[in-house]
Amino acid sequence: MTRRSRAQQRELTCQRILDAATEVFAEHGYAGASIDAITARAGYSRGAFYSNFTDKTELLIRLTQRRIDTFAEQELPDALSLPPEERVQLVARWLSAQEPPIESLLAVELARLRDDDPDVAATLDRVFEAIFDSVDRLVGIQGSGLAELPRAERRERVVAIVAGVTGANLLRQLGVAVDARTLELVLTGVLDPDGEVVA
Amino acid sequence: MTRRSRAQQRELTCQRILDAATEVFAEHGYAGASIDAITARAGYSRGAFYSNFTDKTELLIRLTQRRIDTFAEQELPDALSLPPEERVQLVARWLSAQEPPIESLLAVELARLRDDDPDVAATLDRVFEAIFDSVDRLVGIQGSGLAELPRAERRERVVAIVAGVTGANLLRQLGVAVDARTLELVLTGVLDPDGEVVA
Amino acid sequence: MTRRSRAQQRELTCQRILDAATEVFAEHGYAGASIDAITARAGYSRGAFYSNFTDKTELLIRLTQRRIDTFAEQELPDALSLPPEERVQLVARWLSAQEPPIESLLAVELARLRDDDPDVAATLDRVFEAIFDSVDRLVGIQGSGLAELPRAERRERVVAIVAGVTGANLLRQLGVAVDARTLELVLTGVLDPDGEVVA
Amino acid sequence: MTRRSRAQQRELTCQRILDAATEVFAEHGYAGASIDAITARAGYSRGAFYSNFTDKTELLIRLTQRRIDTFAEQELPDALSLPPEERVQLVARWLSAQEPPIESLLAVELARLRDDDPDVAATLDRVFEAIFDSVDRLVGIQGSGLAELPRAERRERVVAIVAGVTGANLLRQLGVAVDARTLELVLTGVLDPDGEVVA
DNA sequence: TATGAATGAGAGTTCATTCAT
DNA sequence: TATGAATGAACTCTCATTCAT
Repeated sequence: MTRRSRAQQRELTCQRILDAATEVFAEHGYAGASIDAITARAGYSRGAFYSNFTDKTELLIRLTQRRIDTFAEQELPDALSLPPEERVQLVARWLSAQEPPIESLLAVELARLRDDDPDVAATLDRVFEAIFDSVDRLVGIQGSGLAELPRAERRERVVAIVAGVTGANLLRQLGVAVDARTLELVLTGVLDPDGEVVA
Repeated sequence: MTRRSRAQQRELTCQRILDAATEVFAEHGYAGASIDAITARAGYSRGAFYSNFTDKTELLIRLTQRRIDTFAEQELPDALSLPPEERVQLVARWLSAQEPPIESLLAVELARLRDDDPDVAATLDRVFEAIFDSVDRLVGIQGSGLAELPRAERRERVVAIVAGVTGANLLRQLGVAVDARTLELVLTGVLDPDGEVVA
Repeated sequence: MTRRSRAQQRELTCQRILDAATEVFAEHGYAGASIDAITARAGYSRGAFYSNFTDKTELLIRLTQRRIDTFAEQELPDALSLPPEERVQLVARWLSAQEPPIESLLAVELARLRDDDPDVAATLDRVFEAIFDSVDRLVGIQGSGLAELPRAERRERVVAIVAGVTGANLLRQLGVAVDARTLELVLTGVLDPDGEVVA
Repeated sequence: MTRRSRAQQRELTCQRILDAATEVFAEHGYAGASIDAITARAGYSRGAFYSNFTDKTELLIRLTQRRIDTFAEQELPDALSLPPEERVQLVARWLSAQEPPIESLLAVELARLRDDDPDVAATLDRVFEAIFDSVDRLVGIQGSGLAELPRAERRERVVAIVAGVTGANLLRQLGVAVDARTLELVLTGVLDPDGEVVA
């Protein structure tokens, strides 16, 4: 009845739809997830969706933003407060605990929509910026030998880390068992400042 | 009378459609790739597709099989004939040269169709079996310290490698520059037998 | 606010689509009647059909049920309230007044779909049960000499009547002039309890 | 190799295709019977069809003509040579022995195509002419009281008979057991010259 | 805000037909 | 004559979206 409860109600509806969308995207992909399937799982009719989102693209954008924000606001500060040698563990553990692991999926779909939608382009840029920046901060602060590497080489390591995490994420989505230890193996290998690339 | 026999003609049509499908899948994904768009790019009408494939699922299966076979028949033998320390480079170079990098994409789509189609399940099993087996052979032969690792740990390394490669593949699809050197960085780190996992 | 409630509106749409389907089926048959042609004739778009029916098969089922119900609820009670000697006239007149005469057609199509669809099988059973039962009641009540015939023979007469009516129906559909009098001729001949079959 | 064997070969192919078409039409209807299904059942590829028929419509026409001719050439002469009181039995027995009973079906399909195709119109006219004429001859020759009836009334009886036979045919196609005796019951009733129509 | 009937573009698929072999 | 690859129109059905309620 109050103005506040209205806003809260709206927020609740949005969150439920985003939660449902997360599941349905994981199961059927973005294209295969119908608005009906999503709202039905959230316990609403399709009209509720269009009262809260302009279209399906916006759903993808807001879902992606929510996932980035969760990491940036909840995990990153914790990790940065730890000594460098413990950060990798914390992050690896958090990454391997995310269910369902749809980050890669969302990124692929955003990439496809990029050219048609400026909002998508902005979100996608923000996603990558946030990811590479986070990794760089996790990795590059004093204490780690990597901080002294030339910028280009350090960037190379960051990309390698993101590749490893992204791939692990995807493998998990495909049903391959990837636990935190395996993720650490990827990260640790890349993070070894003395690691000599064969070539 | 004809330059090409009927069987050859048929084979040519199939290959052209598979080539076109590779491109259109990379651009729009499996669900977003219409049969029309694929056959038009291949220079045929819609019906040509149904003369050569039973349905869209079969297209996905055959495309995936072709990509696995290409690696198994063309690259793997070459790599195995090299000394261990050069194999990683060869494979990394080959992987980063594949255009478009749709392996991850295909795997995700196959995984979605798995439950509905026994052929898909078989193909998917074959994909993973081939990949993990190839990596294990590339990595495990004598000369590399990894050959002496316990089976479970070696498996962990293999998964980590596949994760790295898969992720790099996906990043490339997303427009991130990932060259052979970055890939080697991922692989080399994981392959270091003395690499100590932090945890 | 509205003149009609939602449920009423929905019912109206269904009835209009069923009416249109009746006509288009009569003209082009079940297979030849496209959803587009039906909904266009009803004054709706294609999608309206799928808001109200799950698929084309359901349309056939519901149309058939409507025609049976119309007879069972409107004509049969009237006929049974008449003395036996007037029933045949009433029924014959009603049968020859039905436009378009698609009962036979619907039955043939249902028979084709029977094996693939349990709903169809149930409807078809219900159709025949209703028809043979109605005819038996029309014919068999006291006053008619047929009531005393052995069960098997009476069944034979019922089948013969249905055959005559069905055939007349079909001939009308084919453009042959079949009026109520001709129908009565078929029925009366079969209904003569003293009629001796030649063999 | 000889000219004669060629013609014979062609004839054989046609007959086999017509036989196969009879079965497939009975199972799936005209629209539901694909050229592929028909030629496959006949043991040919679809090309054989187009070497012997101009299109699907011609198949329907020729099939119908074959069935009429079979009756006119094989059964009618036999029946006419019998005394009137035995003719009904012979015809009823022959009618109830035809498998599959698709005459009604063919007539319905021809009627649908009538407006678009002069050949179809001619065939359909010929079908009805042949049927009504045959029945009239079977029934009307001296000895039967019907011969003396006014022309209009006699025509009415003929239509009633055809309706009965057509309906019986259709019921058989729908799986209802209709034997020769039931058919005779229909025919005999209508043929009773003293039968008084109720109205 | 939420509902759900209706819209209509677009998808996968079938199939009569053509034509080079 | 018979084959079968290829064509393309037409069909059933899905689904993002609109809008009156």
